[in-house]
Amino acid sequence: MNVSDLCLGTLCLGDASGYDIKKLFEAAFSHFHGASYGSIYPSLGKLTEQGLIEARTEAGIGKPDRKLYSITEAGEQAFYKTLTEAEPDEQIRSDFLVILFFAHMLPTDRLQQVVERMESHYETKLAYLRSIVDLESHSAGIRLGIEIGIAAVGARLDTLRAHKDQLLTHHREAPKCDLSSL
Amino acid sequence: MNVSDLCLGTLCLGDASGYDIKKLFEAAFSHFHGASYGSIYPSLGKLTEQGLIEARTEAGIGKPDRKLYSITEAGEQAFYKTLTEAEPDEQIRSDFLVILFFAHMLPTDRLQQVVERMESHYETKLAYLRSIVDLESHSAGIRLGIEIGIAAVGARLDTLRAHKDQLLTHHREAPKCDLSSL
DNA sequence: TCGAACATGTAAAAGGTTACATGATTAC
DNA sequence: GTAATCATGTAACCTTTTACATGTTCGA
Repeated sequence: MNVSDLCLGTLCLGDASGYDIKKLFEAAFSHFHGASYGSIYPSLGKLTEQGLIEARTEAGIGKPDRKLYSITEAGEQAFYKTLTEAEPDEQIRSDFLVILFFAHMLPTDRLQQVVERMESHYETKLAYLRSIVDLESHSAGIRLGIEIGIAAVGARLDTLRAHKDQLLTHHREAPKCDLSSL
Repeated sequence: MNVSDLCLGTLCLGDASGYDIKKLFEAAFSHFHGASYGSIYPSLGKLTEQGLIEARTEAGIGKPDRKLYSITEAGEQAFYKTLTEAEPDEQIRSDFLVILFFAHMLPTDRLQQVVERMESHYETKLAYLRSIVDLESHSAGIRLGIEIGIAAVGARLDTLRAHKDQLLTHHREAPKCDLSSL
């Protein structure tokens, strides 16, 4: 699954412009997939070439003109195929956990900064997910996705808070590689 | 943070070959970062060029010869810099949640298959993390990283299990786009 | 008039995966 | 002899990010 697939999926939900798709990505997918304009616009171009979507220009009323994309029948078929044939997997890339892994090499100040930054990152994410989970418009699948997100972020945050002080106290006392003098 | 940084970090823990590093990635980092030989070997080449690591060939006793890499002082410095200057963030890319998002487009059989595959995926991950969390050799940071992983995967699994049956029952009854006939 | 939001794109570079290519050694 | 594990690497391809480039419309 890539940005192209996600664009196709988004257009299965209704017509949209590249700009709309970016907003929807942020609002709906951001907790499990990212995408920038630099990947969305080229994807829309390729999908149009492939006949999976169609574009028309809509005059903007009090706004710039925009290109509205619609999915074609071939596009719906293609997305259905992706959805049924994709092997569901999950990847996490966490710089935070990398830094934590090498915590023994860091000064305590930096470790504290990292832990606190991550705490507030999780708090923000959690608050956002909680704010959207109860919208009536969600299908059961979408709601479950958000609930899984809430549970996972909440668990991370709880674990971090539960061990934070002990980690920092121990860290202050423990001997470590003094790399700052290099 | 990229594979190159992770290689550098790994070599801060001790000398290793490309093959060793791949094994360590699987054992220690796999729950928050991936890496294949196709990215590890080129990284080691570039790091050597940059003088951040050094290679020597070790004769294999009952095994093929291997290239053992050691970190240099410049390499330690560079990794320390990365560690102190990197902004900790976290990205998730979950095909599973994408499929769940579009669950209404799928036949119930497929949805059930996806949910069950994900359940067993989480179970495997959880069992693995639980098997390594109590090793004495872990530093406090490494252990906290594993505990955060356990908490997050456990929470995902619990939420999935709690809602699974309801999701599938509702799904069977709900009207959906019949795309299979396209 | 100036900033914010709306709106669309391109190009270079980075980063990574997959498949390919090769070969040693051990245990069955 | 053959499968598994150890071991190193390359090349083509894919995807995505970042930075750039441009322009509209509205409200303060």
